[in-house]
Amino acid sequence: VDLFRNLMKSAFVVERQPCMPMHPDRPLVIKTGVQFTNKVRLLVKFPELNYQLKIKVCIDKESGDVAAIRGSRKFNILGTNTKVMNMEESNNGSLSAEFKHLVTLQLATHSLPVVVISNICQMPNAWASILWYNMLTNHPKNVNFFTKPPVGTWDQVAEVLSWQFSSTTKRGLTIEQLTTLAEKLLGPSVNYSGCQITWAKFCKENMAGKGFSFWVWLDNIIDLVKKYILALWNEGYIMGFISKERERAILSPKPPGTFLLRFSESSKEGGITFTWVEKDISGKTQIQSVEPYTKQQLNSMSFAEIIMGYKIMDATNILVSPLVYLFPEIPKEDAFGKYCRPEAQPDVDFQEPGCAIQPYLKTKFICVTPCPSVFMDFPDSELLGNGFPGTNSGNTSDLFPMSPRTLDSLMHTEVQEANPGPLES
Amino acid sequence: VDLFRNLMKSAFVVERQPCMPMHPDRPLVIKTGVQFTNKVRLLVKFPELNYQLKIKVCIDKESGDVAAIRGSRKFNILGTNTKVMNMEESNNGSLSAEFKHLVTLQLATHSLPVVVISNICQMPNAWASILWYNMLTNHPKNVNFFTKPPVGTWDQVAEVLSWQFSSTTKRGLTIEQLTTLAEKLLGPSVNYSGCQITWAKFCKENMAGKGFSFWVWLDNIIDLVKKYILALWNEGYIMGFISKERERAILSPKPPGTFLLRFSESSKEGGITFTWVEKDISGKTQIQSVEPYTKQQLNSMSFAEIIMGYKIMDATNILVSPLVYLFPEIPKEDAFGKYCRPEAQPDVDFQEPGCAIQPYLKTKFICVTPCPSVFMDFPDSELLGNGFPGTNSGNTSDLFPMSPRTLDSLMHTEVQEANPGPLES
DNA sequence: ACAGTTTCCCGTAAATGC
DNA sequence: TGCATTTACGGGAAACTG
Repeated sequence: VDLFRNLMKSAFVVERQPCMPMHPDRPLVIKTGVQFTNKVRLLVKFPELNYQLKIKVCIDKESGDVAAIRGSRKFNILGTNTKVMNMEESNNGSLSAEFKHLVTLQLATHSLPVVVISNICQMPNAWASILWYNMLTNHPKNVNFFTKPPVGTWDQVAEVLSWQFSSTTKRGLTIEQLTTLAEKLLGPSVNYSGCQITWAKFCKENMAGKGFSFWVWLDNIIDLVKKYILALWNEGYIMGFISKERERAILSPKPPGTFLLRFSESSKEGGITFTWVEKDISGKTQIQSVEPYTKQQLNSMSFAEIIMGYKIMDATNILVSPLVYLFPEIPKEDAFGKYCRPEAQPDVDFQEPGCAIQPYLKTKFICVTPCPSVFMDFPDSELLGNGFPGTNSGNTSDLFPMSPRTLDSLMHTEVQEANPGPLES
Repeated sequence: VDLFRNLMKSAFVVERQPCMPMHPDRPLVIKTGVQFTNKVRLLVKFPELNYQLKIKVCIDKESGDVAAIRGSRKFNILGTNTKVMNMEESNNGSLSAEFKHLVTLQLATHSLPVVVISNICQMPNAWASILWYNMLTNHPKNVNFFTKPPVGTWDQVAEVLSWQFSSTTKRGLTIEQLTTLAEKLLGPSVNYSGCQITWAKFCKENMAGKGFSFWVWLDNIIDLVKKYILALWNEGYIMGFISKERERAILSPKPPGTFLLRFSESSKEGGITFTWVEKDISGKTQIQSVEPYTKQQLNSMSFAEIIMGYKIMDATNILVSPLVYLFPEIPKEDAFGKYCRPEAQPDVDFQEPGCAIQPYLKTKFICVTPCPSVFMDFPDSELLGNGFPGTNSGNTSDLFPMSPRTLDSLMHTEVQEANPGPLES
């Protein structure tokens, strides 16, 4: 028996395949009440043992250690916990031996660490744990890792962060984007290589002046990218991580109407905004951003359509678009036009002149800013004549002169797009 | 023992209270996997029996009958199925008797029929069954009711339909609304009283030319009302059920800008639209509706805000609102203004002239129709100069003259609301 | 093939635990 | 008391089933 046991131990190679999980992008995170599959494979084939090897599944086998940790919890696998391994029969006329009661073998294989969550809202933190663990240790089951988690270097963290994008989209993070993230974690510096980042800084502590950690903020942006703006991200249209100072520096020398896309730094839930250059009445260069769009808003309208349709609505209900060129100089139609649904055409068939019943008029939502900054003399939006009551603050005026921009746009009989000032072709 | 049993039977009154369900508006519908409570109450108090009466719960007790029905299913109650009744102790010095082993009593109480569903999407049909059953029988457990469901009269159905609104909102259905619904079920007629409606007509068969039944259509509208436009419904602002012919008849004599709110007849999911009067270039009265708004769209913007902000966008990017008076003659601001969130004011604090960092510009969605019907000569929306590529149909022109309406609205230096033609004060 | 029915499970909200 | 964690369940989608 001992001879046989040794034979088996040296002959078999056990390979545990990564579990086919609930969340394909986030294996190793298991949610209570949700099914997952896991596969154990023998790399050596013994036809004689077909249907003779029984696998028994259990969770937290070594919970003697785990139980010592405060607040640890016992999990159970529902359903049957044993299966017989079935190899494909190979009917070559080999000798066969039948084992009725096979000797129990202790063949072990280890997964990377697994995190159990009870609600999907715990996924960001669970995944952060997986990342930090695998970034800093090869130990297969160091249950005490997070009782005193080691620090990582910026170089390690940067690689992991970029991989979060490159593994689920067609594009990782550029040096510029990573430098912006480094500054968020470590403050201003010229070289972040070798700088140390603690687990607390990465995932536990809230960022200065914010109600959420660095990782929660970033992971919500990853989610935003994957679910709402994947195509634009893959195209490289989203600069995304750029400080407001650098944004100003690169936009200021550009012609008015040049804009870039940037993630919100203040929103926990993941937001995206655009920032553009314009010239105000006095000819001074202004940098403007809109309040970031959230997932909620992007549900009803794609970001490409928002960009294409965004208008500033002046006092006389005239719309002009301040967005012309995606930085550095891509006409916005070239970049975003192909991601906009073509507009529904009016149903001309029914519009017979003599027909009494009109068809439904098609509508669309557009995103507008009622109060352009060039009217800073009149910051009260009630002046805009949008007809909305209830926002009256008392100092309204019924007389409102046309702005230079409005007059300018009225000069265009060629109405492709009413642009502010200097950019008409 | 028999004497005691008889005493008990005559002394106790068992009252089954309606179950406190998963869906408060829809009791008697039970969903698998979801908890519910049910209460059995004794109307006569015997302090001596306190904590002596044991209740045993079961489902489908008489499943001998049920099992005979094709496709019937067995359900189980999870968790404990027995409870001891506890009455509040009354410590008046009464005589007491202790019964160690109480005689089993067959005290029965019946609920109205119960429908079990496995997904909430089955709720509309489940509730329809409850309604039809209770409308037409008092039998507490006629398991075969739906093998040959009896017909109802329009009078019965009308009462039930109105009750669906009055029991969950502050307003039932008017005679006019009910007449519109009768016409959908029974076709045109002058008097629907006494007309017969089959269960199939009510809930099983699709309506003519539609992919859904009468009840599914109506129940989605009830859901729309409750979740999205409850306040407007309670105010009586929603005419809702009105035929397009009658709509035309009542709107035509009204001044341009008069509008009413009507449910979509073509959308399964529940939709609402507005219809208004306007005069076209030739002075002819036109009746216009927008494509109905769905729950999806109302998620991002309330219907009141859509109504207040709705604009027609002409070729020169000028916006005008065709909606002025809610039928018969309520100014729209009076009706809907109070249901619009006040607009966020620009964050003036940060707008110091010397400050380099501008605040975010506030944005809002507005709902527009790019191609007004008065421009029927130019049905191609590409002509609108909205700058959207990709909808080019080949016959575009770069020259587009200003419309009379546009010129008219430009004349208003008093810009409260640019209205079409005859209604400015 | 297909329509009625059930299962699966995310994501919001509420409840519970610590 | 406040935060962390779990439970509850609607609703969209996929899977199942007769």
